[in-house]
Amino acid sequence: MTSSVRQARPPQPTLEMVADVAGVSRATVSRVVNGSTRVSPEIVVAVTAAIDELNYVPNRAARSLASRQTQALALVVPEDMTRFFGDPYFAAVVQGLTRRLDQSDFTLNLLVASSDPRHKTLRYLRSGNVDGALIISHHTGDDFVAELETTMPVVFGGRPANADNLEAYFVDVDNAAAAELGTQRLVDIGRRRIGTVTGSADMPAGIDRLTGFQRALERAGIPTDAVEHGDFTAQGGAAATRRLLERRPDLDGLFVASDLMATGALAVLRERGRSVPGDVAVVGFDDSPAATSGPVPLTTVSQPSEEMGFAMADILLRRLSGEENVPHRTIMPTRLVLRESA
Amino acid sequence: MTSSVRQARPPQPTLEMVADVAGVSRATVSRVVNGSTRVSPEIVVAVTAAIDELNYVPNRAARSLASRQTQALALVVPEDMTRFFGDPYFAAVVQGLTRRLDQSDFTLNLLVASSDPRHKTLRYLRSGNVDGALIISHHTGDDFVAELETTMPVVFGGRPANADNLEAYFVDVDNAAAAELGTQRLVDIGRRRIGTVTGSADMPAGIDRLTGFQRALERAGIPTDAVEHGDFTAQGGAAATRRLLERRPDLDGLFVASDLMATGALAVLRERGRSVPGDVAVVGFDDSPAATSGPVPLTTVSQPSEEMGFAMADILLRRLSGEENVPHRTIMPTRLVLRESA
DNA sequence: TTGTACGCGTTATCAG
DNA sequence: CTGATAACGCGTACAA
Repeated sequence: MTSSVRQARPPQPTLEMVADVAGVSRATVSRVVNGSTRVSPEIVVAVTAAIDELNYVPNRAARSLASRQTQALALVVPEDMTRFFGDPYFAAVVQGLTRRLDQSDFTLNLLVASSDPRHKTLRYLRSGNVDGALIISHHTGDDFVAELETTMPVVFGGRPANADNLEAYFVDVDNAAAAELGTQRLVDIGRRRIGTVTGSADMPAGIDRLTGFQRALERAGIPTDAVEHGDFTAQGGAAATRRLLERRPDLDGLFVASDLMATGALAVLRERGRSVPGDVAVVGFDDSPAATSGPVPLTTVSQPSEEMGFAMADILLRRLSGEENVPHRTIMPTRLVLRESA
Repeated sequence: MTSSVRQARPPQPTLEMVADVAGVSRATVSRVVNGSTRVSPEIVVAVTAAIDELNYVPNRAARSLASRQTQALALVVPEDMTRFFGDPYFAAVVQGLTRRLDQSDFTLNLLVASSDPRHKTLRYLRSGNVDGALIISHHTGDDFVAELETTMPVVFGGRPANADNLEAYFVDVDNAAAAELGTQRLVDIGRRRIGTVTGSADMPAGIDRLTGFQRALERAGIPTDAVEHGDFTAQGGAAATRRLLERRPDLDGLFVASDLMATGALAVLRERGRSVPGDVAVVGFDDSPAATSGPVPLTTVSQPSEEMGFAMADILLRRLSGEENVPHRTIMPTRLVLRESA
């Protein structure tokens, strides 16, 4: 007889088994499990004892099927694994998410979308695995989210890329204003040949930070053409910085749209023999651990990434609980953190 | 009337609806959905058309309830978020896992255990959410996994900490031999005042690598007392290196039990004005991106982290499919990668 | 307050 | 090859 691995395992106790042990009906056990007040104290005690004795844990599939809820959320990241793990920004957001979720009964399912093909992700989400979705790092091309929104409540981290999406819920900072603030610092300390390494051109955060950069320079009457595109990775930041130095050997100020990219920029400046901030002053963005991990602590525009994660989860949970008037857009404050690079 | 958010959404199509449209029974639709061969071609076509028309996706909860399988695995990481995201080693393992899982219908649920209290994790696991679990970064104190193993198939990344656990399935390298190899390099290039920054003392990987270090030095007749404990973080590596330099100002060789810790060590050596490899030769462990991200490329003991993730998933999947004779221990090869630091 | 009974969407076992 | 029909474990009106 070839007994399968599965069959060899002891069966999990069920509601019914608990009911038998406690000498009540399934319905009553269900009530105490779900904390209904309408049950007599003695019975609560008896049932609780039975639950402990059998080491009972409710079966999620059954509960989900009956209640039409899963008590689970998905975090969708349309990036490859490497970028997700490589940028401390994501770590902070996830930390915030879990901090909020830990106060609830919800669990988090991580879907790094490029690892499984898009449609597999979508399939998973549409199979009723989760009650709602959190989406971060949204690119212009990621229109699969549009379909998602018709299926379940969604909250974005960062304004979604679809311009027409007025109904969307999202948590963000004013990226343009924040970038303007960071760039202004370079102007304020007397730099006049200022360039920027942008974020991804297909992401609102990348686009808006460039806009802010331009606004600051225009106001100061400085040319805004020293622009090279990065992709929010350290390598991308390094490559963009090289191109920039090629075109503008006299660069004396640099605004980089993320701290991670700034670490790449710093490495290139060092290898080219430019001192920071002596020859080139550098301002980053995020205030992530990457800002202080390198040889020269980064002056940077701080955004509350961890709080933003918390807020995202909070908003989704509130929508799920049926709360009305949940705000569509939540804009968090930013500030300039002065360290040594500018 | 206060209609809840949920009710406002269009209901997902069900097997039954598909059956109606296709003019067949639920059972038949179920068969084509699950790829049964015992269905006539015409009917397959009709049903497939109906599925597309309704945009049908099977409900996981129902399927799981009926089949007693979830098609989902859990990756349990008994660490805090920061360490998980901070070490490229984990990224590589996850990458390997997902690469294997993408070939299957299984999905991955990430559980970073310290974010939700242990028992919440265990509850989740025991609620029948997953068919099996993958556990990495297992510490001596994490005995909750013992209970897990009685509930479902488990595969460890790295030999589990419980010495008595002979039944366990795991994927690992020969950490002692690998560390010996790395330390031997320092001996081979003529270093004689060699120290080490160890990994966590409550993890087999940390302990075994220290053993290997000691073996190499004993064979060479070199004292083995220049040992400081790290915790597999960059900060921990830096702190341990400081303590080591304090005690052994004449240090000329350093074996660090992970590349991430080595980046911390390198930073301290630089700040202390010691050149690498001139004054102090350094050998790391992992061959993760951290090895090449710093100013001086690290000579390191390479372990196939990504392949190990792949193997973990593969073994678990094979056990789940009922395959007999799946090997309990899978030991992957390591090799020394020579770069500039030693 | 407690129990009965039905339904949730699928799979799987039988007949036919 | 196809179709009833009984589970799967739980929530919840409804009745008692």
